[in-house]
Amino acid sequence: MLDINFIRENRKLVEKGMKDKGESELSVITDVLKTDEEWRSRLAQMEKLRAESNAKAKQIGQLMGKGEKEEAQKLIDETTRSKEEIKELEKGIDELREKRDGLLYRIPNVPHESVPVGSTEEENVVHSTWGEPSETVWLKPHWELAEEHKWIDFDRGSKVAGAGFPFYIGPLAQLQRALINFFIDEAAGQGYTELQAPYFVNEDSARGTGQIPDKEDMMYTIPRDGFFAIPTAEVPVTNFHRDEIFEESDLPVRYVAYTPCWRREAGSHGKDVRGLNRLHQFDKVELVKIVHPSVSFEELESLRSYAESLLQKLNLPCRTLLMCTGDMGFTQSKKYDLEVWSPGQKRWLEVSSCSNFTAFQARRMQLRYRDEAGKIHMLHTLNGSGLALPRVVAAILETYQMEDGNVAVPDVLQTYMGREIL
RNA sequence: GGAGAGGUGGCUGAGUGGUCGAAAGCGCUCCCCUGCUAAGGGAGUAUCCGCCCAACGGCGGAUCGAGGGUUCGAAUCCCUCCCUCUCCGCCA
Repeated sequence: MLDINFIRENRKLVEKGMKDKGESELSVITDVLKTDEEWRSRLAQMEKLRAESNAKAKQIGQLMGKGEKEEAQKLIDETTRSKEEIKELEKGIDELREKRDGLLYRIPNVPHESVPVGSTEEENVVHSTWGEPSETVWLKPHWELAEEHKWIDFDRGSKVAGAGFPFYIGPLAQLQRALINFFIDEAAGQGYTELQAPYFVNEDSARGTGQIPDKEDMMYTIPRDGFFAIPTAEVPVTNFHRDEIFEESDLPVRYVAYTPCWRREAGSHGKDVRGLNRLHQFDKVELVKIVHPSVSFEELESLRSYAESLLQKLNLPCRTLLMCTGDMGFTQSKKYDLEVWSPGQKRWLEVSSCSNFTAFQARRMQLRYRDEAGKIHMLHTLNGSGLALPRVVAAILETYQMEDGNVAVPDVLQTYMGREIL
């Protein structure tokens, strides 16, 4: 969420941000400011009454201590009267604050000035391209290869769980495990601390990273126990430090975590979601950074280039898009998408998304740091996939397939796999 | 799952209805004194919100796991929930 004082002082900027992100209900800004104003004035009123009543309670205590019961009784009679008044005010104030916060949750993060303004994915900007996307005609899509070799079993997955929950078999299961290890080892080499995180989170955590109230339909829930199945490791890992105050010298903090991810993906069907293109459960190695606000955009660039280096080491042609305002999420200030070339499908597949959330998540989570003067400020959070497995697997199968029907193992994975051919 | 104990500031830990946001110790910061196995003294040291201030800071409100209740007044009494620890049971 944004800071109410920031909105007060930067109303124009917030309005422009909403417009650029394609949010139409700009009246929410007027509403939130008005509600806040009212809350403020009633709060002042109530606090004044409280201060008076506290002072009297103190006096009563002193009088009782001295045994002056009659004097005390006089004051007790006075306080009893203002009690109801305070209670009434309090109730109204709580409601106003809840209303204001509810409105605040509906205002998206402000896009960074370097983000191109646009409303559709057509307006995303290609930031860079690496390698030669192959147009070779005979290359098969990964689902055909997987079927021929019996590497993935979608049907049994459907029987056991449902559509979008495949089994990976033999060499392909091994390939995934190799990729996970490769990704984590690479990140650890870059100074990221490895974290194993819970796969279910509670409501506070889902709110902390912005899945609630914005995107709750994306998550599987376990209502009986109040859990949400994580749609990404971003949720548990970013919430790891929720409600904490860092010393400036402890920054930055970087984590890498492998987890499965569950997404309901309601309404996704058709050929774009064939094979491994879109699943309800998939594996992902996630990177999370908690940084000083002054360096968060530099940290985004290093996060992006690190994620790119993974695809390059796997020798997979890829490109990076800078997302335009309209194609960016509610919570991001700036976002890059990494896409890998799928030569069997002749299309780009998103395998990573690297974002700077500035203080948007930190404010929800009360994730802060203390500066040298002892003042407390919000931190900035970032995250990026490094990387999401299924589409990388798809790209590997398609890119490394040979004319005899076999698939080669990428060089960097050969030590993990112990062989050169799948 | 059963029984018991407990959750207080960065940490340890006192506090069972009143002048307590909270003793004491540790840690940390600053200052003073001293100057060779070192130590001593003093001051400060939670967070959130509102208002005032250029700023340092000041005033007020809230917070002793969370929420509700009793009371003029709650860390302290009552209720509900969460969490931790110990023992038993069960179990990968």
